[in-house]
Amino acid sequence: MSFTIKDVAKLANVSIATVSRIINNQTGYSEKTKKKVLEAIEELGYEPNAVARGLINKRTHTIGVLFPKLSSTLVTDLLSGIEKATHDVGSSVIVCHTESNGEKTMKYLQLLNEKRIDGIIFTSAPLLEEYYQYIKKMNVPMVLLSTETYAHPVPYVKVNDRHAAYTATQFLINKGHKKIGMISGNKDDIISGKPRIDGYISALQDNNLLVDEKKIIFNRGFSFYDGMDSLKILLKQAPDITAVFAASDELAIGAISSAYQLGIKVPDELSIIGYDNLSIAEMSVPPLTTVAQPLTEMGEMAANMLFEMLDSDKLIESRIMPHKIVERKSVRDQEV
Amino acid sequence: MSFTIKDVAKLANVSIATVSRIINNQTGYSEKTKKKVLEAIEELGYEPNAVARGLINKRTHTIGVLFPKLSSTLVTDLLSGIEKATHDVGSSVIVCHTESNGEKTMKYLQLLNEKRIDGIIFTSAPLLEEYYQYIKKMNVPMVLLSTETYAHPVPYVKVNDRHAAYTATQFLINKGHKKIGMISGNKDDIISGKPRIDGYISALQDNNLLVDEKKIIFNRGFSFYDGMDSLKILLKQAPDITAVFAASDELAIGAISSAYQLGIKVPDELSIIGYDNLSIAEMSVPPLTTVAQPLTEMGEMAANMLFEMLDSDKLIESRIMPHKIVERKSVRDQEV
DNA sequence: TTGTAAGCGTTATCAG
DNA sequence: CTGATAACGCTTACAA
Repeated sequence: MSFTIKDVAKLANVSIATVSRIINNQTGYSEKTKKKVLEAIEELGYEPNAVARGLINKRTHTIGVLFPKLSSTLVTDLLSGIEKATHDVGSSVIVCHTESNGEKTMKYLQLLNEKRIDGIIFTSAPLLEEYYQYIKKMNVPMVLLSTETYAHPVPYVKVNDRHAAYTATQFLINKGHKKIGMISGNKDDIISGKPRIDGYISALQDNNLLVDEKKIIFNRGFSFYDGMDSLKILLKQAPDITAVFAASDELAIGAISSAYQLGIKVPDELSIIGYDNLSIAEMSVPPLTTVAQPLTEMGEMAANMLFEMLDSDKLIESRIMPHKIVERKSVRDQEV
Repeated sequence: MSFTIKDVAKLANVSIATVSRIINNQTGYSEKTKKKVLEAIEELGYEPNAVARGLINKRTHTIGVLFPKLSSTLVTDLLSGIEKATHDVGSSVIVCHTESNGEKTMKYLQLLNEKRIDGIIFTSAPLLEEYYQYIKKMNVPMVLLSTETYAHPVPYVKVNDRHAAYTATQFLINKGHKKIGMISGNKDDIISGKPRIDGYISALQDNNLLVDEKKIIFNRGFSFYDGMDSLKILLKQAPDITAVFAASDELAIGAISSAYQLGIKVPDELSIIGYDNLSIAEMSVPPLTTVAQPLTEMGEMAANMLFEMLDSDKLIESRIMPHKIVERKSVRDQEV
């Protein structure tokens, strides 16, 4: 039912080549024919077929974004930034939910390849060798978002997790806390697990505070439930702590919930600092003090980098985004 | 760098027609040539070009999903369901963030039209006449998700808002509450504003309880901040209430935050019930009792309906999804 | 069972 | 300034 460039050409009494020139803002036609053609386009309500264009131009103006999860506002914030930057340049984004599943991821990659998308943003998960090799073969640019790889020269945008964790811990120390526990993610997660633990430990050491294995809880993930369980265990192992650094906001809010159940007042009896600054951080009771990642900006940045690579295909530098403490009500001064 | 069907044909020493038949599982070739071709495909790592296929088949295996916001877990839950169902049939989803902006929406619709997507899911916002007309012209199926329209025969999937609100209010009444306030969304929002207010009022009336304008707060939206402000005003206007029904979880959690600031204990001094059952509901302190919408299932349902329409192009019925109360800790019995 | 060739809706390279 | 015409990578009659 859609009209084609042929219909326009016929109605305007010109060749399709001329119509093509006009809709692509090229040169080589008179004002008069331009007007004639534009009127024909208007009259028919013609809109060019991006599929046909994609076939010949080898550019689909579509990018693929891979997410391990589609469930927290971390994703929405990231996605929101990507979507904005992408739409601003007239492209669109296809979302792919991999569930951290290798097979699903490969299937998605194949789908994206068949669709001949222009580029890939790979978020929040380790870039396995298999993925890298496949994407390399696809021959499209890719940028890593909220993750990075040491094995290959792929540009990324993320905060420095180790540094951010250090900042969070130091913040607690500055408030007078000396016995500080940590609820961490997976210590085998080399991207966002280990570095945050390292940051915590470094801060302790730099302040001559004892590092105590009992004060660190290792989890599988970064979820609310992990946080709930963790606080209970932590309190059993190290009842004397006055503050805890949680490696994600969900973990932190889980801990707050646990504290509430246990009758422990936050921050009066226990201070808690989170990591991420999701929207839930300001909704919690008490509002969560946390180290903020500029998630939306990171998404925008990643998309913009991708488009830059697309246009110039020169190498591009990675970006370490700034983090900062957002102080709310879940941490209080600790008298010495 | 990608190989084409021609390369495969040449390597296998057959015509491209034969290759096409084989990769499309048609009939009309010997086992021997099939084997030969499959080997060639394997050797080259050939993957069909979906763009070229789309051009000729008039099917892009891509759908567009329009969201007014990309910021809450309501969206992620919906999206997650859509994504799953879509990927299960080998299609992909393009996300469009309209910001409830008419101009942006129209631009998106145009983009989707140029991309020749197969269908549209329109979520959580009123389907303006202008949108409807445009989509009608696009001549692709559409389904409404978490919204509906009275002006046109467009299938939708949503819960019955009025009924769900009634259920929530009745739940409060069953717990012994008689003075029940409501924090509502926009009363001019005919989809999810007005019906929830009506449901609340009906429940009151059916139980011979007084309906008092002062006990209802009208907001612009459904946000956390609206909820914070609302509770303060509500308490000023009607200090004797023992329970409140909030028209969204964010509203409810905003109210809980306000109560906390005001030194009012939830649920001991004030019971609060929400609406949506987002993931934040279980993370709040106290955990929020709320009426649940099966968001992920709704997303899946909408996508499946779309594909059904695509395959059969017969008319399809709308679905009223079931709601239910999820009882947690924010509502308590009220002694008479 | 197989191959040839005509499209699908564009863009781009030629001539004129 | 304008118009044929050959791609782009595929599917599908129609022949062989």
